[in-house]
Amino acid sequence: MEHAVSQKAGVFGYAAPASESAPSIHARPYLGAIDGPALTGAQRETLTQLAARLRLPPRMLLYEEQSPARWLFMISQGAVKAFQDLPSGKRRIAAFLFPGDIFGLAEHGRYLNSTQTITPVTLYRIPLDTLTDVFTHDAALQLAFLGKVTHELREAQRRAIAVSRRDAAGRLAMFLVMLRDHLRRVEVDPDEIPLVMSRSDIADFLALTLEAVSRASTELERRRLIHFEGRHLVRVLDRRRLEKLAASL
Amino acid sequence: MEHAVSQKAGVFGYAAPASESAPSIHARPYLGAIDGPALTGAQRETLTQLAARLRLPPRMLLYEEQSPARWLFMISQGAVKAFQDLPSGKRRIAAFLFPGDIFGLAEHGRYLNSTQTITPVTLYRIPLDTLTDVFTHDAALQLAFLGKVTHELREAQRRAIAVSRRDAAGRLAMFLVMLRDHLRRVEVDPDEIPLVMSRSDIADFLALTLEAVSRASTELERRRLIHFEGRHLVRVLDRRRLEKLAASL
DNA sequence: CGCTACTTTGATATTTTTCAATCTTGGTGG
DNA sequence: CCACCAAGATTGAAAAATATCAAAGTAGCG
Repeated sequence: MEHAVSQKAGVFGYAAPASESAPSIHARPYLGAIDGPALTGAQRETLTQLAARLRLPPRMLLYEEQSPARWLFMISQGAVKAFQDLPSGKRRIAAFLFPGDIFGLAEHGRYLNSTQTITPVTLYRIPLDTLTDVFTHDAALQLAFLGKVTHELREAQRRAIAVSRRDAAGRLAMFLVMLRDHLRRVEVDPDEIPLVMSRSDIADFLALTLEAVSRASTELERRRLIHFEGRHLVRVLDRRRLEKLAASL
Repeated sequence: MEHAVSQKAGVFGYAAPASESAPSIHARPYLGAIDGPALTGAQRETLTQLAARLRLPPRMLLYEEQSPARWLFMISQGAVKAFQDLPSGKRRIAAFLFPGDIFGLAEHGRYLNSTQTITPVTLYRIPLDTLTDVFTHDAALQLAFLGKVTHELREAQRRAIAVSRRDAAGRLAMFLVMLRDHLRRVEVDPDEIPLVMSRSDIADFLALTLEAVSRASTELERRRLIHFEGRHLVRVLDRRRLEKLAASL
C-alpha cells in the first residue's frame, strides 16, 4: 500500500492577502447553556493579528506525525486530511477537514497525525505559544475553541461508531451522510455531495479496502440510493432510505 | 441482546461529605506550550463550591441519551460507562470513565450517550448553566477543561483506530494496553490490569461479539501474553509482546 | 493521443458472526 | 455449610462478509 506525498513538509505556501476574510470557526452548541459561541468582531481581530494566512497547493504535506507542534491551523477554503500511517503499511484517516475546521492539536508538544491538503487550501496558521496567552486573557475566545473541540470529539465518537459497523454499504452510507451534514454549512443542495477525496482515502477513513468501498458504491447505486456523477460528485437519489441505512446500525 | 438496568435515572444517590477530596481532573499536555494545566488551590475551591459530591451504587443509570443535559460530572472514585443503544439492539460503549475523567458533554442541550455506573462511584456533579459563567471568568480553569477535552478527543481517535482492526486478538490487546495506560495514574503495578467491566461491555466497546472477546482472551492466554486471575484481573505476562501486538496494526 | 494513476470487477481465503449448548461463578436460602 | 440458581463466560460448528490477490477498465492530464 503506497501513500506517496508530492511535497514535503516544512515549506509553506506563499502568504495570501489577509483582507479576504477574517478567521472564523464553526461549532455546534456543546454545553447545555452555551449555544455555538460565534466569534465577536474583536475576537476575529485578535486572531487575525496572530494568524498568518496561507495558500497551499493540493497534496501538500503540512506536517508529519510526531513532529514538534508549532502551529494551530484553521481552514478557510479547501479540504485537508489528517491521518496516521500504521506499521502494517495501512493508513488510517482520522478526519477530513473543511472550511471552519481547526486542526493541529498536539500531545506532549508533538502532532499526533500527519496532515495533507487534498485540494488547494487557504488557511490561517496560528503560533501555539501565543495562543495559550490569548486563551488566558480572552476566556470568551477560548470558549469558542472549547466548543469546537468538543464538537470534534463528538464527531470522532460518531466515526468510531460508523467504523464499527460490519457491512460496507452501511459504513459508506454513514460516511456520506456525515460528510453531507458536515458540509451543509458550505453546500447548498443537500442532495449533492462533493467527494473531494479519493476512493482509497474513503477506504482509509472507513477502515475498508478500496475494493470494498468500490463494491459498496456499486451496491448503493444498484439500490438506487445514490448516483455517481463522475467520481467526485454523489447525487442522493433517495435521501430517506440513505439516511435510514446510515442509521440502521 | 438485553441490556437491563437495575435502577432508573433521575434519582441520585445520597450526598457524600465534601471533605474527602476536592475535585481534580487529569489531562495530558495538549498544546505545544501548555503542559497539563493542573488545578490551582483556588480553582479547586471554585469547583468545590459549585459541585455536589455524590455516592452512587453500581449499575445505576445516571442519565439517558437525548435527555436534557443539566450537569457535568467528574469522577472521584469508581468506574462509569458511556454508551449508546443502537436501533439494531446492539450497544456501543463510547468510553469507560475512571477517576479524574469528566463526562456529560452535550449537544443542543441534550446528552449524547447514556451513562451508567459499573462499580460504586463517587463523583462531583456540576450544574452546566453556572459552568459557562465560571469559564468566562476563570480562563485558567477553562484551560484545564480544554486540556481534558482535547485529551478525550485523542482517546476517541485512538479507539477508532483500535476498533478498525480486523483481528479480535489485536483489538483486545489494544484495549488492554489503553486501559492500563489510562489507569496508570491510579494503579501501581502496570502488569496488573483490573477489568471492572464485563466481557460483554468489552465486546460492546470493541465492536465485537462477546464470543469473539472470549476467544480472543483465550488466544492471548494461549500465547502467554496475559493470564486471567479470575475474570476481573488480567496479569500481563509478556509486556513487550503484548504492546507489540497492540501496536501491530 | 497516449500515458499513468485511479477505479472497477472477479475468484478465493480468512475471520468474525450466528446460533446453540455447556460450563463457571457468585449469590441465596434452606 | 452446602446445594441450587441464574447471570455471565466459554466452546463448537456453520454461515456470511470482507480481505486478498489478480486483471482489466476509465479518466484525467500533459
